[in-house]
Amino acid sequence: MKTLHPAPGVIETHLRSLPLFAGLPSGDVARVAEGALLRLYEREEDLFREGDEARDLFCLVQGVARALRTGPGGKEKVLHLATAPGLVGEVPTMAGRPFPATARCTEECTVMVVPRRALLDLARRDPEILLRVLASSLMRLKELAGLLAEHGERSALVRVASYLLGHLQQGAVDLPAPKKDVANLLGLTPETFSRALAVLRDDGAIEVDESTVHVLRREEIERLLEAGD
Amino acid sequence: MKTLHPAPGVIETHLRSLPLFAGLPSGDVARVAEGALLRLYEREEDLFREGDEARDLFCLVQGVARALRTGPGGKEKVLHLATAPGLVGEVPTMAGRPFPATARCTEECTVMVVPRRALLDLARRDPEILLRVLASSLMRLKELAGLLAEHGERSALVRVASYLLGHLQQGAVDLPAPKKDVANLLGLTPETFSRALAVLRDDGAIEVDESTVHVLRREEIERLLEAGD
DNA sequence: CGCGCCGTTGATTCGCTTCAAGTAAGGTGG
DNA sequence: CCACCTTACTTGAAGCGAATCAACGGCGCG
Repeated sequence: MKTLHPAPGVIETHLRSLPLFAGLPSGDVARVAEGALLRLYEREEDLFREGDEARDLFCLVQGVARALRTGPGGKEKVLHLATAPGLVGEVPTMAGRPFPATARCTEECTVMVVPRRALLDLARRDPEILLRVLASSLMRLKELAGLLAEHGERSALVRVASYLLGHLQQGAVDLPAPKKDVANLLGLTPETFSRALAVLRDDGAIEVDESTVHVLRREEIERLLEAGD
Repeated sequence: MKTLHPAPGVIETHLRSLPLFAGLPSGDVARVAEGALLRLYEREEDLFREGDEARDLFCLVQGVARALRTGPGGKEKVLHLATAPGLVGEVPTMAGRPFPATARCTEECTVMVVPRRALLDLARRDPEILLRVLASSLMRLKELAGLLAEHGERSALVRVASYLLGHLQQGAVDLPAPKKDVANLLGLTPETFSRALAVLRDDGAIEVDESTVHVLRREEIERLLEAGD
């Protein structure tokens, strides 16, 4: 982990690009920016660990990180894939509670670190911020609920198909992390994930190129979802 | 669903028993109580459904409800078992978003219904309330994350053992809902759950009496958790 | 180059689901 | 009060699907 010293104004620019701080008076943003740092994290380095006290808000400026829980056997379960630009751990930071999961960089990440204190000051002036954090917490809840519901009652193939349709943009899906991590997020082993993609590929429904999945025949995939429930 | 008309003061008493409203000025509680109703819901009746707009806060005064998601196949996945006294759907209500899941009564339930408007008024006067809701949201996140992590990498027997130890009180666990719902919460079929309990029973580790599980040999169960990871 | 990680594919195993009976308790209506 | 239904739970038998074990090719990197 390395601390960067960007030109003045860079931090403010990054802050403004986040929905959480959008539409705030410039004075407020400046005050938050004062205490903020810019850091560079290496691959597989942790932003924080499950159980750590939440002292800072982490804003992912560049790179990808995953939220995970580690079982006693050392195996990790991916709960979320966070991509830039976005926040990581904003809920526990605001609530002043320990992090419920570990955040680990999947690749080299540029991260803005905002001290909790600055956030609390901001919230005192404008409680609206709390509502926004609450809303993002709700989104996360919904996401986890969706994962949980899918894990039980859907086959591997259907889960993969569902993921692809849910992340489809302009005819393709860009996997935000190595396939093994996406597989883990879906509750699958890398082998099973690979096989599922192979089936779709052999059906002519998709085409896989590195971390990009081109969807050739969307109907094919949709048909799977209807049938497989 | 039937609306009750309790003696004045009853609603305030129920409100005060909730951590969310504890320590509030009596004037504030009275104001919240003004708009609140007391309702009786039947078995299997819904408090709200996934996707509904959150207009009210539901306070479970008596009974048990479950939060669930329904897959297109009609199968339901239990995400949470809520017991009285407690809140249901407080996060989406505060955030003003649609409910991410359905809340369905497992048995007859007495529920206090507080209009969202009253909560927002309260929050404007005392933003601390928002932090409390945020904290409860975080607990729910942690809970779901825990479920999700266990579903993949632990066997049925270990999951049941883990649940028992986690809910142990005075040497016994009182299952808050029919076994089939507890099974579903753990991501198991009723059959598998029943079998797991049977194994523990035959090992002499537990004794099952209706909805109460007496833990006779705690070490036995702990040993399972260490070995089974 | 040689080592390690990622991804793919194949063969095997095993735990859970599914299907099928059967018991028991509770509620309803004749 | 009893016949009948529904629902919850338990146990047995069978089949399947994903995990596991294993081998291999590709690629980045020291």
